[in-house]
Amino acid sequence: MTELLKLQNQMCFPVYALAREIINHYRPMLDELELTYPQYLVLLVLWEQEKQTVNQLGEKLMLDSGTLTPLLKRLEQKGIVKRERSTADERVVFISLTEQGKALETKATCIPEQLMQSLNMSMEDMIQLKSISDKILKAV
Amino acid sequence: MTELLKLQNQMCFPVYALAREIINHYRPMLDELELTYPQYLVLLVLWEQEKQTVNQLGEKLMLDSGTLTPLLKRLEQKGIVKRERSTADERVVFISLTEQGKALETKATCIPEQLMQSLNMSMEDMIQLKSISDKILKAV
DNA sequence: CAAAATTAAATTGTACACAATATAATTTTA
DNA sequence: TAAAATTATATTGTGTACAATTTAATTTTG
Repeated sequence: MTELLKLQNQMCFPVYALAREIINHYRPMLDELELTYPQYLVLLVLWEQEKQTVNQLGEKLMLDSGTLTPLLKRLEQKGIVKRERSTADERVVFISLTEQGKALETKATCIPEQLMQSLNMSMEDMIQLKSISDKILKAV
Repeated sequence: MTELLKLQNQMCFPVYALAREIINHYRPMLDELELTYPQYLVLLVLWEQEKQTVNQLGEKLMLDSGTLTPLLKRLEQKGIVKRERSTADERVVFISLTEQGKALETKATCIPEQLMQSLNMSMEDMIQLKSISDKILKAV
């Protein structure tokens, strides 16, 4: 058996499994807002800048229109975002927050702290995980 | 705007994005074997021990039967694994490698090395990423 | 300027993930 | 030992991901 093919020697597996595990920890908190984790990410980006194109959202979240279009339509259905085509360039669709979408931010403020408690990770580990994955993400 | 709700302050996002990015780097190599990344993970586990229950696979990969059952049926369709109910306990389904499934291991031997080249990461970063995510995964 | 190339979103199709539930078999317990 | 609880897998339904293609609009180029 080739040593490099053993599960415990895989580099991607713990990253993949950890991402899913953290998302599972988010679930009870996001359930209360009736949001999925990717929907929450879209809102994080919109709370920073309330009107953006699908393309801008996609670049920040590294997601394409095949993922975002249906996700954004679901957020629109819920009355959280508005979708409107640019008049200047009709290929472009602007996504903006509704009042309801803006109001959700208040309900979400406690989530980061709640998540840290739920994960029960040390601050050092948290910082190390974030900095190494940020660094690698930037490089690849 | 609450500082903790900014995308660049999220701890999970880079992990989630990096996992997807690494899987995208695997894609061209796995395409040649006509495997998806989760299917490849199942084979890694089976190459270590060629006959296991669905439950054992699920524990090692942190996946439930809702994910594994259809995935394993697809691998069975391709002639890579065999599925058979235990006679001792008819609730249990054993998954084992076919000759074709065993033969795939040879074709996969170069993948770990190819992936590292594709990612072009330093060995230190790779080791740091793996050790911190292994550590956190164990703890949560 | 008109044809060709590019761009932005949407659509289609396949394959995960996972919650919730169902089914059937085995263990536990009263 | 029969009913209750547990266990293993399967099924159903929703929501991503992403490749490939389509559509429509804009830019570039001959």
